[in-house]
Amino acid sequence: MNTKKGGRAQRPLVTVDVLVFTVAKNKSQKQPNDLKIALVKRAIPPFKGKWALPGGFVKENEPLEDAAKRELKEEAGVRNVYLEQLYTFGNPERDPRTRVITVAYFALVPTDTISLSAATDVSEAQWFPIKNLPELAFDHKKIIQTGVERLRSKIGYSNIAYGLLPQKFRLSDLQKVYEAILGHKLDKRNFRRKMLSLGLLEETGQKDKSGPGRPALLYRFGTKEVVFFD
Amino acid sequence: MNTKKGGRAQRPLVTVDVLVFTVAKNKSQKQPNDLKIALVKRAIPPFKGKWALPGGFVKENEPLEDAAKRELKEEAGVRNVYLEQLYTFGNPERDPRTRVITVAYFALVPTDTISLSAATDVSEAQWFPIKNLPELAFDHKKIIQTGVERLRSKIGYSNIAYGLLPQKFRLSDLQKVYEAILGHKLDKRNFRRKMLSLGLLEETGQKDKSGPGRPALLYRFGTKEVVFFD
DNA sequence: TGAATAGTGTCTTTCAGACAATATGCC
DNA sequence: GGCATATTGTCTGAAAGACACTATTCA
Repeated sequence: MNTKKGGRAQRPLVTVDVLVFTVAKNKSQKQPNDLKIALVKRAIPPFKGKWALPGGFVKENEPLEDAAKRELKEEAGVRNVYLEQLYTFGNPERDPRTRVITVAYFALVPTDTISLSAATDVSEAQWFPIKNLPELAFDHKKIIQTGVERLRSKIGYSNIAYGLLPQKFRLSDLQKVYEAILGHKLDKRNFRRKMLSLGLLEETGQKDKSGPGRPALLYRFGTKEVVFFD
Repeated sequence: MNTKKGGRAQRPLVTVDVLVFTVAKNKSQKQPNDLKIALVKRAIPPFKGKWALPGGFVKENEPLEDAAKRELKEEAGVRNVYLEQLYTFGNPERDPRTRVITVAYFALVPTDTISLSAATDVSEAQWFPIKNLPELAFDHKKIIQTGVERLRSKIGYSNIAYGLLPQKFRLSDLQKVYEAILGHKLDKRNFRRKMLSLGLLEETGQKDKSGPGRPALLYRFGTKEVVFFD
């Protein structure tokens, strides 16, 4: 940062947009779980009636990450979830009204989190499967693409999947999260061998007897710090 | 992005800062090559006399990446080099004067590129080894840390090393680049086996006879698109 | 022929990928 | 016993890591 050149100091608008991901359980259907993202319906122009990422302006003296956390709470009703900065989108034409630079964050919320509509103060908020997105406002389609790529990549060499699961979970739940994000099936034995060998999981000693069939051992992540492996 | 909430629309200053990395040849000394970064000496307050990343304000209607390219040309005298967005730093206290959000980019320039002092219009610009940085203005130390981490990580699973080498180079040059970035020695045989097995290198058919000892075959990268492996 | 750098092969271990049968709990 | 899900082991091929000697050029 340097004040001695670059012409007039422009003051663009700066927003944060948050990609809130979850993996839905789809209890009712027999279908595999889906990676979903939370979107809100725009009540005003431009793009009135189109769906968009939850987001808003960064306030004076507000750190960027705090702004993202505020949007998460206000628009998705969640807090204390995994959050990381994704990318900054600043194309001058991305908002038809004026120059708006947006810092995109992505968040992971567990499946068992309270439902969107109940928790948010936004008129309409809804989960959409990544594979079936509605028409989106601004450049939000591209932002979501970027976020999905980051998530797909990062789940392969880190433990951030903890952000998508409840405290205690079955190994089959963990596998379903991976399959939903990667978009393909995984071999059960190889998956379990790999996950257990990483040393990031702890047995809780408890069993889950809620479903049919043999009860599964419940595991937890030993740490909620982000750990990279490979 | 959402205009219906978030209080007054603040208009912070937005800058780009560029981390220009190179690996210096250090021909004279027997020492291993160093990863270096280009810094400029600040001529005005705040932090007058301290070293800082080259950077400047984003102009009206200027895409962020164009702003980074402009700074690269103006302050480091290079163009057509590898450039990627790194991270956005927006802590309200990072500039003592006013709210300034900076989008950091990092660039890789080949060792044989024209020297900084000759090419730049900045009063003082200089290469500093990452291991021996001067006192830095603003939060630039943290920004550089973030950039070095990204570079260390990314060189392990991509071909971006092409950005640090001339068109034709010896495999030992490539190895030195890896060693400088990773900060430790690599086994020559394993390194060459791995690099050649990736299929990203082509023989030029030429040999380098400039140094002492047996002449080395010269290679080039088959593509300058970013390729990920592993 | 000595100095300097380039170039090469094998062994071992680890990890990924393919693959199917047995165990447990509930009705 | 039948159903549904959980849990477990082996083989094979690929890649990583450790390790040392020969080849080429020039002074």
